[in-house]
Amino acid sequence: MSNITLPFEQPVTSADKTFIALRKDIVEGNLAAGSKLSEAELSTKYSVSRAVVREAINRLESSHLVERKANVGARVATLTVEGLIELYQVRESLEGMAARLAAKNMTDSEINDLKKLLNKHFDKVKDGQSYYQEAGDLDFHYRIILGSKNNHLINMLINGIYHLVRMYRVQLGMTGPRVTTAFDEHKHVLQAISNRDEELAEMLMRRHILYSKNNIEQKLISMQSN
Amino acid sequence: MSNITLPFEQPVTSADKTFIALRKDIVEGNLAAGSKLSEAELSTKYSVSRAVVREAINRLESSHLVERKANVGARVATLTVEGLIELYQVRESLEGMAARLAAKNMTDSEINDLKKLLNKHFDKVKDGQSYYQEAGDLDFHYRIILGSKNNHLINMLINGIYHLVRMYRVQLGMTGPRVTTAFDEHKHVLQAISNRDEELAEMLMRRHILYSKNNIEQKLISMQSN
DNA sequence: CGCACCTATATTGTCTACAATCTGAACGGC
DNA sequence: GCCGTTCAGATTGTAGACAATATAGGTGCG
Repeated sequence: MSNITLPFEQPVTSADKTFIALRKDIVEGNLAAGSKLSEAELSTKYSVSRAVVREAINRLESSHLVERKANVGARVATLTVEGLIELYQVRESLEGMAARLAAKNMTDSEINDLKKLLNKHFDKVKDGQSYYQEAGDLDFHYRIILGSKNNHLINMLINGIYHLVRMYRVQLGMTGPRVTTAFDEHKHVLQAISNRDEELAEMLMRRHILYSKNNIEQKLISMQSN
Repeated sequence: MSNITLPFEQPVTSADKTFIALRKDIVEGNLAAGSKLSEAELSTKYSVSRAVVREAINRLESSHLVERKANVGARVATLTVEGLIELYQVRESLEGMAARLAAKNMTDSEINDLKKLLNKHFDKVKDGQSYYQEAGDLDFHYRIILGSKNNHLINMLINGIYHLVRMYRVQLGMTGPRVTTAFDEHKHVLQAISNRDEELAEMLMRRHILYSKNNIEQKLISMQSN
């Protein structure tokens, strides 16, 4: 799980590999949220020069995974309730648009493939495998994003916030009882896409993400009261 | 005009300054759309080392202003009809959300300031100064984006696509007859925000951007038929 | 005792040199 | 004559040294 190497991103340079390795370590928490990233330290750890590390860190900043201050250094992004809420608001708007465009632009065969994927998910949900919430949910959203056929949108979601979403999910452990209801919501979104109902597809996707946000928010609040 | 140095971005390092200088040259067309960016060439032109130029180019890539291929180099983004449409679809979704959040989060005094700004714009529109469409429109949208108080959203818009929008507008010369109707749309959006009607604010902003997109699209199509 | 200043150290920013890769043109085989 | 190969030039990628800046600790003054 969570070793998603995106289909079309093939590392070619040393900086690419370092970027992906660092990203993985950050998303999975091996590099703790909020901790400082020392260029010298990382360059020995990954056996590359500081120049390469610097380039990798710059890209991580573009992915919103680290924050950088001039002449001071870079820190891994911190995970906060406010940050999560802000992130999901952006998701709601962007992925809502993605669903709208997917309803317009996905081919019939792509839609059919996605239906098959959902059926496979259904089998696993039925068996009570919570695996779904991680890879399955991401996979579903991922396909709709690509289905939008809007390169700007795809780029902003995949390179921009997707991995930060994963970071929150991996480290705050978002699994659990929302699985079956989320599955139903996926089904309805896909139905709207299949009917080429752009407005409904957008609305259902936005609600789906909004519910997800509310669910997470609840969980965090109950955690804080411990 | 179009020399917008954003309020809170103060260049401190040499790479900052080079980034901003390059961005300006790209947005204003001094570096032609689609042209190749030679690191060596730019490093002599701006009197900095290649390392600094490389960092600046990386940031430009994050701003969607240049595209880079490994071991080949970077080119200035090309301006196409499809690209413009995709860009405005993203704008519609993000700025729509910004308007929604602004209706929720802007303070009364911020809203009043914005009303005053619109009145100043009105005076200029009345006098037939097309200046409005450039700086004025950007200023209005800019304030609403900040009014959302959502840092992710602000960052994605300001650092992400704002300058690419400007590039299309500067180089394709988007001024003209839409001025007064656009002004009315601004007024209505602000009214909804003032009424704290989140849903209406989002809807009106989305329509405003959609109209703008349609207007531009028409213009481009009529240009192509020449 | 507290505060400001100064200095030593560590870290980031920048530069230059070197290595790896791509591009294009000349050459030779088919 | 056409296509594949090879080699030279140019460009990008990487490395390591040097410069500039921030941080922390100590010292002296009020």
